[in-house]
Amino acid sequence: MHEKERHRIIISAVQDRPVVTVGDLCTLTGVSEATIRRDISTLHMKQKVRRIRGGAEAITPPQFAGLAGRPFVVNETMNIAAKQAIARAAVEMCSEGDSIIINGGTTTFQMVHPLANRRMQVFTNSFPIAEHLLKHSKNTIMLSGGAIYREQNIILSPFDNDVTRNFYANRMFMGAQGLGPIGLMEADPLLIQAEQKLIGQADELIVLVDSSKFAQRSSLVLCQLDRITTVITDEGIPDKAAAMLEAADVNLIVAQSGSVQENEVAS
Amino acid sequence: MHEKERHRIIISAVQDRPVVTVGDLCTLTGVSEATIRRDISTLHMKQKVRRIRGGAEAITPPQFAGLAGRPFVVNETMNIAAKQAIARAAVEMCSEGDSIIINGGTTTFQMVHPLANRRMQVFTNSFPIAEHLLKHSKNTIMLSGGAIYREQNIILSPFDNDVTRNFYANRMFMGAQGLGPIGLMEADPLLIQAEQKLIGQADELIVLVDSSKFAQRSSLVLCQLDRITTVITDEGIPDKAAAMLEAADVNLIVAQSGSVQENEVAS
DNA sequence: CAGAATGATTGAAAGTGATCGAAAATGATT
DNA sequence: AATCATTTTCGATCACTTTCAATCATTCTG
Repeated sequence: MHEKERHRIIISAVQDRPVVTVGDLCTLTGVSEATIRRDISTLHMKQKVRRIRGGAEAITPPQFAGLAGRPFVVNETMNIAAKQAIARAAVEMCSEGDSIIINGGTTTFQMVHPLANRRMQVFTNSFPIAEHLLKHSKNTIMLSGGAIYREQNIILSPFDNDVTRNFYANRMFMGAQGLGPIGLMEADPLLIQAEQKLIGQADELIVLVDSSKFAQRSSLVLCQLDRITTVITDEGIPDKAAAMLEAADVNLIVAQSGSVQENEVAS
Repeated sequence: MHEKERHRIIISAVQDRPVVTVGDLCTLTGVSEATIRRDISTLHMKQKVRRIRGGAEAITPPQFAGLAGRPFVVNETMNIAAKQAIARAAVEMCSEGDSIIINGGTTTFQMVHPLANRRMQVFTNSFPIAEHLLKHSKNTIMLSGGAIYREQNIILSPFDNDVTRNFYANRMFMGAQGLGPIGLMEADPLLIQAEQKLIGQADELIVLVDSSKFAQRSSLVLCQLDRITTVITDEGIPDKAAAMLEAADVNLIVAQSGSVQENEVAS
């Protein structure tokens, strides 16, 4: 990981949310706190980011009306470290040049950072993901057509005959509201619709869920377990859930989330 | 492996990835680090790559942050006042609730500002337009699907069966490279393709061109004059061009870009 | 054989990580 | 509300690693 590379990561990270902590950037880049502080210092000199206690913030004032979708923003503050670790593991599954599909969501959005150095073909129905990758990476971006739903932050077409059908990928990555023995669950009918369109357009279906999702239940079942190729989650996954996945013949990847200070959750 | 060959490899390598390390280039070329450093040095002298600690990076600005598309940005600085006046006139043609199509371009992009306080249905193939309207307006945004072309800043699908065919609007707004007796002209084949897909999806075709475009000629003719419903331009339009439009039965709107104008007072 | 290019070596320079005391923020007590 | 103690973060320093530049020996080419 080189200096310039870290700088790019830092700059792109502060644009996703109002502030990033030094610790966040450590896990994101894999370097020590001292180095991150030095980086923030130099970027502060270059007026690229603003240095604040505990981390850095975007140079643009809090007129952060952007990202069009409050629920997205509030959700994003939860379990950031775990989500980032999961997203990193997801990107590590891919090689340069791969074609992937990323379904919109707060967990999958975290994939944009590790994807910044890649050159892949990314198809997504998420406007923020497309926007970020367009501005901060050299990946080829393909977007599904349709109306932009502000609350869910996805693009969805009411028709079946859109480009989605013409795009096929190695892997599809998606989040979910819950994951239980019944299958993959989602709360929003709109999201169900969006995900239904994408499922089946890839060889493998990779589900990104932080461990809290194994306790969640929702009314809408998106698909059954056997439809899932791999689940990526964090260390907090209950043994019971792991056994359930094992029984359903689903690969399980547990992402190690580096320095996390949430020890109370496990016990 | 000859010097020139290595140089070619190095140059192409830095364009793929943000940074390449000396070690990367060693394995890529099979020569020693010393040689790679010498190569980077000479290429740095020739302004072909930028030398950084640990390797090299592309000569293009340190961070390709921003509107993701250089040509877009440089174009945007020209004739701003005229373009804004034209764009304002274009938006004034529309009523609340109208459905419109906006084809991507620097002139049509200016429509986003007057559109900010509207509530309309906007279909566009331009990522920047969608982004801006999404963040700064309450219009309903619909986007065409496909790959995002960074240079042209448009989204284009190679397939004919995308949502574009399912969207029909009152008016379609588009810019052009040139406008002459032969018809509407464009320079970029990709833009032609994008525009071809949208033309025919609206009752009226409104062309936004600043007056300099009447002098421009391009190799590719998009459509003939009689296909155009209305042309909006600025005061600089030559009499000859006005007569030409008159003869072709095209409505002509001349937007007043000066400080004195009748419509400005009302708003 | 001459000239140039390449590879290896080595001391210098720069970057990185860890440690420790100082400064700041947080919260608890009076 | 003010003060004190605890925790967190910061800045500086030092040791260690990586990278650089200069030099010299070797190889390749004509």
